[in-house]
Amino acid sequence: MPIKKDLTQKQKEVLRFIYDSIRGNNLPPTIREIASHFGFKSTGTVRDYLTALVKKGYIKVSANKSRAIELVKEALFSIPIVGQVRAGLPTLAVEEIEGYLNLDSLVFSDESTFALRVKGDSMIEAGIMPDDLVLVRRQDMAQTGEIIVALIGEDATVKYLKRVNQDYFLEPANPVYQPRKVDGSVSIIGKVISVVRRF
Amino acid sequence: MPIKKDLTQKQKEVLRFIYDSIRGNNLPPTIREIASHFGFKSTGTVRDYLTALVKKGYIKVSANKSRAIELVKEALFSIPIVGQVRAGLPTLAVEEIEGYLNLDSLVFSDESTFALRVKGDSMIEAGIMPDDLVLVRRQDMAQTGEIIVALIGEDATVKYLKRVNQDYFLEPANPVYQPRKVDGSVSIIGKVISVVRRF
DNA sequence: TTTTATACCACACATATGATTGGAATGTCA
DNA sequence: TGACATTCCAATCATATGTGTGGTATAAAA
Repeated sequence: MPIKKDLTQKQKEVLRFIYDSIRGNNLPPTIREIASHFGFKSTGTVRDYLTALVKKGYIKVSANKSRAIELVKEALFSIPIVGQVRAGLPTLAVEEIEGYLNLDSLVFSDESTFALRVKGDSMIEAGIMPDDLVLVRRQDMAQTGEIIVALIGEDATVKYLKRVNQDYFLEPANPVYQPRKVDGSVSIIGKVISVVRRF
Repeated sequence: MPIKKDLTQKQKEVLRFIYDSIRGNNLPPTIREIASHFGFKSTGTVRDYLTALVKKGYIKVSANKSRAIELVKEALFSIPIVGQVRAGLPTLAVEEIEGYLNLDSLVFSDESTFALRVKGDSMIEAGIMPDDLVLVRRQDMAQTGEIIVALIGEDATVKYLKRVNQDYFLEPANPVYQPRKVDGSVSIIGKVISVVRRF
């Protein structure tokens, strides 16, 4: 889910390594650690990459400080908060990203996880209120009884998945609304793994 | 859960600085950065602190790597999840800590913030379900309309704070329960700033 | 009393690490 | 074509940084 597309493939790999290093080791890499990971034989090569990444706005580096590589703001790998979901999934359009939720280790932010802001009160009896954020792990299958995110046409909806005989239904947690049968126009895009609300 | 030995006041300050450095700068400090922050004139002094913190289980350090100070999970500054709250607040007894919620930058986990597991359904219409975690910022005052955590005798309870004329009430979000007037037996211990639920 | 932990210092050493300079090959774009 | 970005290399330099040795002083614990 790249935000900006102006990185080369190799630059992406370097950025990814920096990201993994920070998330995995709790420590940004040194220039030589980057070099040895990619088999570069010169630190100058790494410097070229770092200056490119700085110039393109993905990282910041501080002079004369070891490991002083910082991921910039809403960089590549934080979880995007999407205000609405369109049929284009799993490719999230940039305009739909509402902000970024930095959950760090709460969620293992692999690229298949995102957060969705809930609209409407159809899940209110499940404790999911309008404007809550639901954390969604992208998957196209789900168990009955799980809370899922489904796409109906271009609209994303959060519902229980229920099975009756051979048929599946999207069931709201609000008696005001009716269940809807899962047919060809409905696709499951993920499972709700967490709810976060902030006051 | 491993029992950790007590830290001296100065050791706490050093640990706190390491923590702030990681959270604030996204980078653990070097030995000399620690030294200069505290005015230590020898790196040996810092090494003494680090070895003490390692031995007591608060940090890990890797040999021959710069800035390789790692906070051990469930360390001092993660947010404790308390299963119940007793009158002893704001000193949380260790036995009451149910686990640790690592929220990193979601919440600025100063020492006045903790998480409380909700029991009961008295706030169900506010979308706070049994077993949810509420993040609580410790404070003894609150505005009317805010969701607060109050202590009634030895029991912690999550309720709306409402004002009617001169009186304050703890008001549940569930018609099954009755509001309760705030009197001398009730003390406000914090304000709910977030709700987190995991499936 | 002896031992251990705490809390500092001075000084030196080895190396980890970030700059820097200069070059080369390749491809893109105006 | 020429300017420029990308992607590598070699080699060197300066210093940032972790480590080690050996102290002093105080207080608590065994």
